[in-house]
Amino acid sequence: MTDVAARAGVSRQLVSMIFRNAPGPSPTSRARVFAAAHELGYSPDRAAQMLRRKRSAHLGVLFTLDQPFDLDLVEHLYPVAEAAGYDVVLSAMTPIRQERQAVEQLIGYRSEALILLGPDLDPDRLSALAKRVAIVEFGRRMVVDGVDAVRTDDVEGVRFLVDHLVELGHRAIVHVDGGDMPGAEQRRTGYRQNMDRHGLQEWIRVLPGDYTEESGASAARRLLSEDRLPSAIIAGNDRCAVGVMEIMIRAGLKIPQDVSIVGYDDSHISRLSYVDLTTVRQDINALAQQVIDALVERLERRRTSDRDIVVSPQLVVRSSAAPPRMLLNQSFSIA
Amino acid sequence: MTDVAARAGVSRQLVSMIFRNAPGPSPTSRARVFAAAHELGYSPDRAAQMLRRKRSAHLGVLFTLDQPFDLDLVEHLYPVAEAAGYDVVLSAMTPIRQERQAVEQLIGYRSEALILLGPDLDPDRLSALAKRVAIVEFGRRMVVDGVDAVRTDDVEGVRFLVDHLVELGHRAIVHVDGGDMPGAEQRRTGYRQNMDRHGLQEWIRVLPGDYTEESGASAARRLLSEDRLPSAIIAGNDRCAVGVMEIMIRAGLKIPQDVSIVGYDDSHISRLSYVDLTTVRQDINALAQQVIDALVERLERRRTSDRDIVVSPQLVVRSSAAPPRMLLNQSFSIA
DNA sequence: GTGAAAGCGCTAACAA
DNA sequence: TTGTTAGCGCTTTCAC
Repeated sequence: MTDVAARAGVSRQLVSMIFRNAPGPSPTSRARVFAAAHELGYSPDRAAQMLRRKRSAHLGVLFTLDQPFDLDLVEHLYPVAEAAGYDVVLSAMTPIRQERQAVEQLIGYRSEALILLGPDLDPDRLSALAKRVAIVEFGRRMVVDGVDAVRTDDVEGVRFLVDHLVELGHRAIVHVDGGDMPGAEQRRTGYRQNMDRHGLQEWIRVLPGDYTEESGASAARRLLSEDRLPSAIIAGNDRCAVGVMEIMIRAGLKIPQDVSIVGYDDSHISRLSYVDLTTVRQDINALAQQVIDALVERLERRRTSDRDIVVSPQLVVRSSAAPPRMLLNQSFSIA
Repeated sequence: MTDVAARAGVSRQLVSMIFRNAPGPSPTSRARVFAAAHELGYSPDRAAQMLRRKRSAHLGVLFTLDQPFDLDLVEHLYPVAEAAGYDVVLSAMTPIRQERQAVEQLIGYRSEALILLGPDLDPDRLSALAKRVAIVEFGRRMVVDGVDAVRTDDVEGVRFLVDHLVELGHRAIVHVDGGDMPGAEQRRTGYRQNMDRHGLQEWIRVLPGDYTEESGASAARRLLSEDRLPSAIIAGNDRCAVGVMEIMIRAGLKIPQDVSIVGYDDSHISRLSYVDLTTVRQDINALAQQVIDALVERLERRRTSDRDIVVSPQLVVRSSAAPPRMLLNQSFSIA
């Protein structure tokens, strides 16, 4: 920095002001300083800045590398965080790199807040952490003091799906759930409540799943092995829906003519031309914004009460659901 | 840190030594210091450490969120980097957050080296960067001074596939390529060379693709619209292979009885029970290790010559390829 | 706009 | 083992 100042023929602190674009410096000096910096390949040392400023302006994001939707959120977090004046630092949880190390890295960088996208944090550690940094859980809510939650209203999302299917004329609608994955409980509730509301309580049936293609495939095989096939299937998420769909297709069924299948997340895979899945889109921009807003409120406006922020999703109608054909008494074999 | 020292009844510098486990401190003091640190929720400030040590021991990883294989590599980079004494810092490139900002973040943290997993860096900027930090390109080689490359021997990988298919009796083998994606050129070369070697030059045919399911789907539709179907298809990667497969299946074909399809990457999707794709596995552990080794050589052993490190892959035989049925004169319509 | 001075939390070198 | 001292690169304050 001293070099840059020398080269630009100005003082060190002017360079400093210019780089964090503080008011004061004239356009002329700015230009000269930037030119000098560029020639010297200089950029401010974040570590030194953090140290001196006594704050990092860092938001730590803890995520896993296997949930596409989480990755999408990460993507959307960047611009929103930047607009609020924060830097996003990523730390991945992997099978061999557990939450503990990932959190330590984030804390070591003095992140002012943690955004947790992964599912597994035990409540005790979570509440201990919450004493040191602001925390937002994304996608689920564990009700721990000092922790906010931002998530989609999955009950509503599934209501859209149930309503849509019922309007198309379906009654035998089963749900392949997501076990204890984030949001899965809400989605189950949404399914049960709304089947109920439509007077379809007798048709309620939940098959176990876990948000993977393979779990969808298993559920589909099981359904195919039975005498009667439901006319519609609500999968816990898109990946699961694709698993269901592929097994059905390989069994010679046509989607949606023979069975309607709907998913959840509006992920990249649901948009593929040959999948074209009716699904529910989470409002990812709103979610990202809410995450950052919640954090800013805590950090800058000293909010201490906990918030549980729920964002409405939206039904995305594609071609994987249609009025049912009456094939409840037929049976099929697996390809 | 002063607080911890006070609480443990030792000196500040003892605490410092203990935290970076330098030799000297007795087990007793270690225990006391760690206990005190735990009670106070203390962990060393990385920024201050970096500042004082005059090195970050950081490896910056530039990656995109949409290539599953890159994400796998990230996962494997963590333990290897840690073993070598480095911390991994992640910076994602997204459609709205270009290479420039991502690189700036990494440089701002004083990363000693950059690991580039994404495809798009222009050579000029790359060579400018290479003057400031060590760089490893992963998955492709752009031949820029001061930049190492670590990648799979894709020519060999495709050779395995061609050999496998030829052994099964295939001759009409087409390739859906990856355009200008990383490794795509090598894979094309491997296809051409080895078709040649088997005397199958007349059967050589490359369809354009880009490593996405949709590009596989397009290629498959095109093939189905023609009079003759090839007996085997080598897709540029697994995603592409799945796109091809799904369209074929929807057209009423059986895999592998009617067409053999093979992929590349051995990604999660290729292992799904209903996909079960014959593919090529990149040796991800070896790749991660080579990336770190290359960097360590440059950083600690002052190597200045450039290295292009090529790792052998491995054929993974599953059930999507089988001996051909003679259906070259039939035609099919798309479902 | 400049210059001087202090200090963020830590590490390193040295002497005790 | 401990205390002392110095300083990493930056920001901040204050007087000019």
